[in-house]
Formats: sequence, structure tokens, C-alpha cells
Amino acid sequence: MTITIKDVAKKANVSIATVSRIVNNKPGYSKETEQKVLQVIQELGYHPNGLARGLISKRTHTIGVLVPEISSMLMSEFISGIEHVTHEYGSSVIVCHTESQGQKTRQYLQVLKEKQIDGIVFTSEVLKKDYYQLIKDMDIPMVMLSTESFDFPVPYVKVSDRRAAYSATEYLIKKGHRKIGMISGRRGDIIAGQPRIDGFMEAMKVHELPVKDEWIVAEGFSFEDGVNGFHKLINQFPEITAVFAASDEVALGILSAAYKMNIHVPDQLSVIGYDNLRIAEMSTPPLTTVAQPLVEMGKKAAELVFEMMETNRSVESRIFPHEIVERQSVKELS
Amino acid sequence: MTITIKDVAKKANVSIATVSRIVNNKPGYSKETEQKVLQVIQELGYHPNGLARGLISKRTHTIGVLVPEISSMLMSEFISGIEHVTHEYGSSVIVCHTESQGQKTRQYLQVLKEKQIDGIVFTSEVLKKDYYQLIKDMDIPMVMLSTESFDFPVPYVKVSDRRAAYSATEYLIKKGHRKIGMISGRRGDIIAGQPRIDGFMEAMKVHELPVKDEWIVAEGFSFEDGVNGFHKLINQFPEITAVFAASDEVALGILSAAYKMNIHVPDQLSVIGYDNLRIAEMSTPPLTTVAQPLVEMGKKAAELVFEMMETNRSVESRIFPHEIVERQSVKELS
DNA sequence: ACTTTTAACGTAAACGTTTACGTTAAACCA
DNA sequence: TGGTTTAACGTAAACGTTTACGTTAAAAGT
Repeated sequence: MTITIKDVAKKANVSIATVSRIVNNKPGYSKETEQKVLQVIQELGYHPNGLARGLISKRTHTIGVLVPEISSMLMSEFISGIEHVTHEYGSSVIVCHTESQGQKTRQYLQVLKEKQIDGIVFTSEVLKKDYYQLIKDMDIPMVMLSTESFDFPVPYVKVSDRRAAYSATEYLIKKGHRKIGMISGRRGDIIAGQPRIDGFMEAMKVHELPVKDEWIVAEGFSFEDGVNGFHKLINQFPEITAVFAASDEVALGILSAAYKMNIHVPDQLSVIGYDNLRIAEMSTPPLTTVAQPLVEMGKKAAELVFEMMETNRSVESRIFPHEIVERQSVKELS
Repeated sequence: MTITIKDVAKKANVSIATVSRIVNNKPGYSKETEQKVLQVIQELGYHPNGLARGLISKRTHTIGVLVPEISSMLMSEFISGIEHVTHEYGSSVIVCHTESQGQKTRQYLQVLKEKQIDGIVFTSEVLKKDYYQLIKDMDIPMVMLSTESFDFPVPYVKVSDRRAAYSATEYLIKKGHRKIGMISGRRGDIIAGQPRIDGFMEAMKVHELPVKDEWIVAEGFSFEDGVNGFHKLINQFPEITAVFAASDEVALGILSAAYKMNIHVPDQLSVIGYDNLRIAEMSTPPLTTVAQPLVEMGKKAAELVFEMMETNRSVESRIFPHEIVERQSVKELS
């Protein structure tokens, strides 16, 4: 027994067209009928049916967000930003947890298409050709967040991984460190892995410090990668005084491993992280790290898809500034 | 130029009814026409329009999840579980970030109604009367996650906060601690605050240990609450040897504050947390805590709403078992 | 051989809106 | 006064499906 626009129309003695006009306040009715209709709507508790609306207007006020890992704190912050502006625009977000699986990604893309969503933000993954094709066929705006495509013309929102890694490394150097290791994402990872390694290498080079390949252990971005990587690193490079972690989770892994090995941070070992997640200030010691403005980036990504929706044109990519947040995991060497 | 069922029908020389039957594989067509139609669908790249479908079938294959704080790790895990089974059921989830604001909650409820979603999971908040009324009017299944209602008959998925707190406290006692403080959620919080305090009190009472009101500082569940609370606690109760934190975030706050005050955990102070978030194993020292099976609970909550959808009847609530996860933040006193 | 069943469709109404277009009466104008 | 504009509506088509019902011809039954 759901009540429709017809019920309202009947009870208010007007046509459904008039009710529609009033609900969407488009011109074409008198003050009095407006009053009347509004009152009837109240009495009946009428709410328009979004499906019927969307069928005609071709707008569902829904966007899709594709994330590889939903319970990562990075994603939480991104989603938080995205949700915020999406809600401001009167829309809502469907979260699609791809688990980095092509299968699930494609499934979700199908679903999103059938649901006729208005836009997509694609997060932290490489945009494969068939993903791109699928989305392109949907003919809706998409923007990439914390990733970019070298093959397809999709606007993105990012910080410069390379430069941020450069900054982090340089920071350690300026603090007097010379023997610096890195625990990074995989080299094969064109988006977040290799660029950060490049930035690290470049900083070392510019400051005329030696690097060996074994100084860089390329495992991944997780906590476990951090602890495993640190063991590997400390074996091959015992004289190390500082390490640059390619993510805060990795940094926490290092902290944890060091603690167990009775290596005191920062007195015996300095650690700098990457991301500035909320846990960065919760660790012991609090983590010095290079910050990405995560929530802001999420917001901007969403804003861009709405801008594209409204203007019907593409939009420029944004490189956000990174920033070193000094806490207590790095010590100045004298 | 989106292509519809009509285009398929025309090109395949059949009626739209037949196409529809084939797409939804309901009986009423021959093998050959099926072949033909399927092929045409391929060629044209036809995808059914979910809006039109939903308009008739009254199913949108979408559920809404209301969360107070999206970037909390607790929520991440819940959402992760919910998303998982929702996807298995061929549906998707809209996340609604209420920020614990009545305003935003009501807005989202409106939106969800207009979107004609199939079900709701309501998380970690008290269900106010008007929320309940709004949802009841939508006439769709809802289940509560990590919260419950004493006023309305809504099935829920929870652990027993009281008993879990009891267990945590008893664990400390069994480890030889006698002077135990607690940093908890607010007393006014009927859902997660007071019950945990009650559990704590009860365990102390049963083991004939004294408690003063100042031993319990009721601030909230955040990291900051943990550090502030610990300062307050240690001032009023310097001889303390252990503290029960009502959340892992609070526990981290305690760890952090203790570290700065040069109080060594666990040698000088034992800390037990609550939740078993992923960070619990990342902290230094790794946090002993009482675990809620967060992902499982999220899964179950979603399963229950789908069960209610299918059977059209309500469902029994579930109390999940908690469990002490021993790590290294609690020391045995001898 | 005749009726009855059944498989394989097609027709058209329905779902709940928006909106182009038509209609009416009042207001306005010269 | 007669014509023109305008405000305030109503009518009906359209959006893309699903589905109850009707139709036809072949298969089955007696």
C-alpha cells in the first residue's frame, strides 16, 4: 500500500502534473494549490519514488566508489571525504570492494551500470583496459583517486609519490642520516611502488649517498611486510641508522619488529612513514611521516565527478601537496 | 543512445516479452530463439536497466548501512563483513555516514526510502523513536549491529558488552592484579558505555575487590579519551597496576600516555583493550584485548536482513561470543 | 479423426514519475 | 470591445522493464 503521486493528486483534486511541479518546484501553480498539495503530501506521508524519477531524468543521485581494500585506514579516509561531498550534493555512494580481483571488479562494474549510477571514483588500483572500456561504455564521469592511468585520459587526484618519497628521504638526510634503508611496495607496482623507490633513490643520489639494491626491500604495504622487511633489511644492512617506510602500516611493522629486537626508536633507529593515517599519532613513539591530505583528496575526487556531471566536460587532474609531519620516530644525528 | 530490450527484440525478431523471459530465464522459449537472442544481446552489448526493473519488481538489490563514524576501524570491519555477504547475494550497499547527527540520519533515511532500498543495517547507535518510525514506514527488514533497542522489536547482532567486560576484568584479576582502573565510554551511553562499566564492577565485586567511583573515568571511546582519561586516572589512583580500556583506541591512548610518562607497559602497568581491531597487534607492545568477531558480526547482520527479505518474517537476535586475545600488554603479577 | 493439452510465443497493461503540449479563463492592452 | 497575452492548470506520452493473459500451431491422447 505505498502511496503515489496519484493518491496525492486525487485527494488534492489536481492532476499528477501539478503535484509533480510542486514537488520539484517548477513554475505553473498558484500559491493556494501549493498549500493544499503540500498539506495533502504531509497527511499522506508521500515520498517520490526514486526509481520512477531516475527512469525519466536519467539521474540516480548515486555514485560508485571502487576500493581494493575496504578495511584499510587509507580507504576509510578517502571514503569519508567522498561521502561528505557526495552527501552535500544530495547523492549517495555505493562502495564496491574489489579486493583487487578482476573478477569482482568486473562484476561490480556490471552492477553499477545496471543501477545507472551517475559517476565513479576509482581508487588506488591500476585501471586495466577492460575496466576502462566498461566504464567508458557507461558514458558517465569517472575520476581516479590515489592512482593514475598512463594509457587512458582519466582525470586523477594524487600526490606526487616520487616527490613525496624524495622529501621523506631528504628529511632523514637533513637530520644527519647517511645509512638509510627503505621498505617499499613492489617494484612492479607502477602506481605507488616504483615511484616512491625512484624518489628515494634520487634523493640519495642528489646528496651523494650510496645505495645498494639490498638497501631497498620491496615487499608490499602491509604491517607484516614491515616486520618481515625489517628483518631482511637489518640482516643485510646492520649499520643502518634510519629507514623510510613506504606506508604507515609498514612503519608500524618496523616499530613493532624493532621493539621486539630491543632496538630503540628513535635512539638507535629512526623511522619515517608515509600517509599520515590516524594511527600515526597513536603509535609509540608517535610516527614522523609524510602526510597526504587524505580526506581532502577524497573530497576533491568527488567534487570533480560532480563537476564533470554538471558541465559535461572533463576536468584537470590535481596534484595535492604533501607535507612532513614531525613527531617522534626520527632523531637528529649529530 | 542506450540500447534497450526493444532494440534486442527488434533485431532478434521476437517480442520484448521473450527477451525478458530469456534474460531472467523464466520458461517459455525454445533453445533456438534463446541462442539467437543471447547472441544479439552480445552483439548489441545490452544490459537491463535496473531502475525499470526495480520499478516493477519492487527490488533494488541495494541495502543501506547507517554508521556513525565511517573512518573508525570498527566500522571498517563491520562494513567489510556486510559488503561481503551483500555482494554474495547479488546486492550492493550504500553507506550512510550519520556522524551521530539526528539531522543527517533523518536525511539519509529519506534518501534511502526514495531509493527504494531492500533493507537496512543500523550500526552502533541508539535507535531513536523517529528513526524507527521512519524505517518502519518503509516496510523493509532492518537489523541492528553492535547495538540494540529496548523499546522496539528489532533483531540485533552483538556481543554481550557486560559479559565481555566482566571477562576482561576477571582476566586481569586472575593475572594477580588487585588495583584496577577503568577508562570507559560515558555512563549515559546505554549501549556500550554503562554495560561495560557494569561488567567491570561486577567482576570486581565477585572477587571482593574494592572499587571507587574515581577508579572509573568515563570519557568516551577515542584515542584522546584514552590519554586524557589515563592522566586523570593516574592522578587519582597512582597505585594502580592495571587498567581496562573500553576500546582498543582508548587502550592505545593509554599506551601512548604511559610511554610519555615513562611508565613501562606491561612491567609497570598492564593494559587490556576491547574490540581487537587490526591495530591491536600493531601496537607496541601488542595489545591484549577482548575480541569481538567484527567481520563475522557484519556478515551475520547482512545475512539476517536477507533472510528477513526472503522469508518475510522477523528473525532472532544473535549474541556472538567474545574471546580474550592474549598478547603482551598484560603482565602476570606474582 | 477429433478434442485436449502444451510449448512458444506476442500483446498490452502496469510500475511511478516527468514533461511537452493543449486548454481554459482571467487579465491586459489599444 | 475584441484581440492577445499569461497564469494555472490537465492530458497523455514517455522512460525500460515484467507479467498476466491471449493466441497459435504442434503434440498428445482417445
